[in-house]
Amino acid sequence: METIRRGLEREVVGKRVKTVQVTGTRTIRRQTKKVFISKLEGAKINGVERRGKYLLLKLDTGDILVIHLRMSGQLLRAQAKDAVVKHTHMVMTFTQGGQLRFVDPRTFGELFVTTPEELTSDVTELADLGMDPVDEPQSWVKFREQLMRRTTKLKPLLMDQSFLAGVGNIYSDEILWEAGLRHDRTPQSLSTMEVRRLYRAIVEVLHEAVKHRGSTLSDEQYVDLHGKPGEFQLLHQAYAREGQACRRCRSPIAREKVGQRSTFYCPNCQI
DNA sequence: ACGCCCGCCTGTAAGC
DNA sequence: TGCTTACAGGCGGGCG
Repeated sequence: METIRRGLEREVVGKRVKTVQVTGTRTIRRQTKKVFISKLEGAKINGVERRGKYLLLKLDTGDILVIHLRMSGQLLRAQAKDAVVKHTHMVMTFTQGGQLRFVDPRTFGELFVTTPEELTSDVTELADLGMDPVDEPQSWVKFREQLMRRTTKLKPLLMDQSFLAGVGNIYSDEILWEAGLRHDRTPQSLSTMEVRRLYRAIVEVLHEAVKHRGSTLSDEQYVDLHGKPGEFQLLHQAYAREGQACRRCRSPIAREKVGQRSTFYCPNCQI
């Protein structure tokens, strides 16, 4: 999401929306298409913010265009003459020319326009978002404090947006590998050194992931604004490496279901 | 209040 | 080959 936010900053900030086309019924579901379109057409995009996995496009009308890609959503920069691919649900055309398109095969993603005042009541998740290590790394003392207040096992905790903003299934596994910790450890079982390793792993893994423009898996669902895949998957140590040698201890990486999510870890050196 | 688990969808790959 | 099944990066809501 951070890679896409940076792309939007370059590509759409400063542009004015000329027309908006919405097709399909699920992508715009909090308001009518008509209201959605009328709040966008004529507005200028003044800035792009990311909060966790949400993108917020600030409009010069004072409104905010909220975008969440969920599992399969893509935002793509396009020209009007470009072929419209299947599952394109929204096309925004700018007065300066060029388009921003929203493509989403599984239709879990959504877009809506709201106001700064209503934002957190519309998206309660945003009202209680945890620390964002990409945005501003928190102090280690505060991290330890918040960690010790939780009783959830490490993997679901890392994926809990109210604890850590922006981390999902891939990066929770990568962070735990980096920290040398098992997914089912509890915060209370960690030594001071282990807490410090976890903290460092969170900051490092996310920093590296952003530096390499995110992780694109074999299904190629995540791509940047230009349809270009990320490169962090080449540096994955655990995720999708089942059976392959751990790069730290050469043991085969294991795969397990944890809370319906595929979880990859080294059974030897993650303790 | 919390943790767990399902449902939302379509596409793809594995398995028979 | 063709059909069926499992699974996929996230979240909200209903359940116990």
